[in-house]
Amino acid sequence: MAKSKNTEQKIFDAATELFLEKGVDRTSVREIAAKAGINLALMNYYFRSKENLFDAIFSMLVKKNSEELIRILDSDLGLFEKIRQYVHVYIDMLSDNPLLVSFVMAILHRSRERITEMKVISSLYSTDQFTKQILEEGKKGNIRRTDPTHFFVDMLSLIAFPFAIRMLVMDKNNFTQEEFNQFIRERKDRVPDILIESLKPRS
Amino acid sequence: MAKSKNTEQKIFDAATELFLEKGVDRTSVREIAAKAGINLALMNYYFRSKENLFDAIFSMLVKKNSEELIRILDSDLGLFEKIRQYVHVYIDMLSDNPLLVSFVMAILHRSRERITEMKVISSLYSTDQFTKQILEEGKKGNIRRTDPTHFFVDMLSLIAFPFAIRMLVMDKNNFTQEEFNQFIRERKDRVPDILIESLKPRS
DNA sequence: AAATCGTTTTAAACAATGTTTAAAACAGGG
DNA sequence: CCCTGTTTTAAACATTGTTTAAAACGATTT
Repeated sequence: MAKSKNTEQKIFDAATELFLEKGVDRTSVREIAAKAGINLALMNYYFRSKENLFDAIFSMLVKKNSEELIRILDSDLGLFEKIRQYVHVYIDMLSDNPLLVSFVMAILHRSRERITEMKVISSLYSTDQFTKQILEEGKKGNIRRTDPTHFFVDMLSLIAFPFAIRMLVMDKNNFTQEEFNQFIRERKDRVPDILIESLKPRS
Repeated sequence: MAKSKNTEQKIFDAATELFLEKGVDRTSVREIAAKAGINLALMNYYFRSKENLFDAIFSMLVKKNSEELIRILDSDLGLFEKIRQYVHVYIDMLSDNPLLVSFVMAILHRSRERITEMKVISSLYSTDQFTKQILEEGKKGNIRRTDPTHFFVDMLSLIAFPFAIRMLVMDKNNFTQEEFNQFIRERKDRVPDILIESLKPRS
């Protein structure tokens, strides 16, 4: 067990860098091996497959980023403030990690096959506390009675989809990268406003 | 030029069927050739590459489906009614063509490379008339003053993203396929409600 | 110190992919 | 009937992820 941890780490690091830089599909295992300075077969020796290697890296990335989101959902903040914070932090997170967006896209793209990774993403959304909160506030009449699943899907959609169609938005509006960033920043207030408005009791 | 149109069509049809059935990435050109009953090289003779073949098929599919959407956006319906119809038709379209969803996912996934297909999608959104309408209604005070780009992105997000995360939603809520379909159906009224609510002047 | 045993590394090959080549088959017009 | 351009074919190519079987290594036992 001399250099074992060492090589495994070298593969992991090289792959992470390349995956993030060029995307999973456009990175070959030979490239990874070259960058890590190791033999090709070692990749399959330590990780059973490229897919497996991706899983490991992805899990690591998600875990690193998801803690704060989960903490917010489980906190005892008021519903509206919770929504504001969640959206804010989530959009910041996706802004800071473009790679994360493209990873998730890759997974969603083949969602039927990528069940393992799907579970990892799924673990990001422990919505029990949040669900309860929505139901209770609805019962109390503080907000409109709302299906928590629908609401959560609405929230995720408004947060994440704009990143997925970034190229489309930029092309359509002749945005520079910086203008797109600004566009996204504006959504940090806009999205919570829409969501909260949809919860307010009818006038 | 004897059987030329014939073979080209045979390739096109076989590929369409396979792409829709198993997805683009999981369909090999040899499979297409076999199904079409033609020689492997003919695929590259008529279409320059697999990518190109995909483009041709995708453009065809989009054109077939997008007419109605464009017609609605350009119509002189009232804003709220226009939103309702657009969302309704769009969600129906995505429900009826799961393949279309997975195609778009594939394209968005590699949006940096797939510029051709991006343009095809982009052509789907001739929002000039719709943009003008939002600005005018805002000026008149009938609705809140709203950035049309943001609003259109909101609308697309709420319509399309749930399809992208279908597996996640099903897994999280233990939905059957039919229950998911029902969930989507519910959104045909829900999504316009949210959007319209977000436009209504503050109370 | 030498031998043994499990772990790590290596070079080579494998099967499957998309793509290209160079020649053959074909069709129609001079 | 031959010539010319189009269509088709079989074979090969380069690149992918993965596997194999042997070599190198390291520590433990004899």
